[in-house]
Amino acid sequence: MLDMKLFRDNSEIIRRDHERRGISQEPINEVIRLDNEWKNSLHTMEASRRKRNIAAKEIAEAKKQGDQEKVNVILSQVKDLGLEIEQLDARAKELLLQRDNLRMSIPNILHDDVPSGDDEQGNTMKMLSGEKTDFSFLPKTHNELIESNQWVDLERGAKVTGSRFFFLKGDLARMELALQQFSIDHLTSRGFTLVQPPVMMNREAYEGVTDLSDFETVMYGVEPDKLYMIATSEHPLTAMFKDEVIEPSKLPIMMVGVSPCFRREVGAHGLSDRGIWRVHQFTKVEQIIICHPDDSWNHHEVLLENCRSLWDALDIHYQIVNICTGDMGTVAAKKYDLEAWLPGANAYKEIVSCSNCTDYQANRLKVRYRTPEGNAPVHTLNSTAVATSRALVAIIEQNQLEDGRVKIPEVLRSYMHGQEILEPCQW
RNA sequence: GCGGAGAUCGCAUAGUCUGGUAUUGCGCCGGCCUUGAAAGCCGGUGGUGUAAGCCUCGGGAGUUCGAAUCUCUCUCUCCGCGCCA
Repeated sequence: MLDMKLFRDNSEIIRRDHERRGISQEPINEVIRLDNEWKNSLHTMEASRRKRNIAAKEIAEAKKQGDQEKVNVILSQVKDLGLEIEQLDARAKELLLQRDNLRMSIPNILHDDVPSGDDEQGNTMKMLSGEKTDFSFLPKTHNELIESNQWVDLERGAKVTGSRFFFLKGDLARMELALQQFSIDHLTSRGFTLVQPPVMMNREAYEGVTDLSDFETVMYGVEPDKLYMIATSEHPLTAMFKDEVIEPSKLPIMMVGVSPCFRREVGAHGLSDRGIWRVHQFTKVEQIIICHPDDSWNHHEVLLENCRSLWDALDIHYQIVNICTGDMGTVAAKKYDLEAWLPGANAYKEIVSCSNCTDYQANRLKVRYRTPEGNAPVHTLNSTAVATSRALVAIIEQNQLEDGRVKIPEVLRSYMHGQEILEPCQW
């Protein structure tokens, strides 16, 4: 959510941003209109409250002096004031609610470096790392590999839970844990603190970190407790500091979160989503930084560098893309994706997303830091380190052998007792 | 799940019985003093608003001219009991 001051004093900044995104400016006008109306109605109400406060003081004074007659006179004057305030207050609250519901739908201000474009076609390539493996055979897709090795059981997942849920088995399940452990070690050695968050959140905290429409399309709800399964550990780890004022000396807060992630994936279908590329539950190791606004663009590059070194260590060929205006969501001001080369699919596909959300989440959550001039919102950043299901896809496609088995990346071998090859599961 | 005690400004604390508009300490900021720092002393230090003002004692509702204070309700924390990986 954008700061209301931006609408009042510098609305041209928001307008210019909407122009770049190619979206209607009408909601901006409406927010400003509702704000003015709210301020007016607030003033009227405050005037009435002031009357009441003055009367209350006069009554207290008169009682102290034992002047019961004066008390009665004042009482008769303010008889209807209570009802009046109540009505004015209700009106003001309604206007404020309308204003902020609309304000929440207005996206963050994009960074100047964000390229223009209508959709993912407009994303620009920032860098390339590694090379495509030169296979002496026709590389298989990941779903062929997980099936022939019996590493993933989607059918029984569907039986027990539903489609796109799965059992992960044998050596691939062991490598999944190795991947988690390796990426956590990689980040804790760079100053990040490991945090395991709750995997369910209440509605109020969740509204602080996500787009409202996500409640319909992304998150699972848990009835009757009115909780939501987290779609990523970014959500609890950012909401963790809701309503808090953080001492500047405590910044930056750098966390590596690990948790299962749950996504409804409403509307996602198609051949390219077969296998475990797009599933309802996966584990993710995530980087989170909460920092001073002056530092966030540096930290954004640090997050990307951490991903690059991690995926370089795994010896995966990938490209980094700078996400364009049309492909950007509501909360990020700038976003990089890391796309791994999938030889089976013959395409680069997203395995990491690295965003600077600037003060957009902090405003809604009221996460601030102390300054001599008052409290100001912090900046929040997040980046995938490893989303295990997609990481497994990239690794097994790039490291597959002609016999269908898979070479284990060297950095993971020490986490698997020196094992070098993923063997098929026997059932 | 049952019983009891609690939640007050960044932190800690007084006020709650008996309704009259939030106390004090720490931390932080500024000033004095100092070669500099510390200590000491003085002032400031919740939100919003240009301001007057309005709001703020876990959330919501109620009683009242007026609620941190009384009533109801919800949430959370602590203690004891029960159950339990």
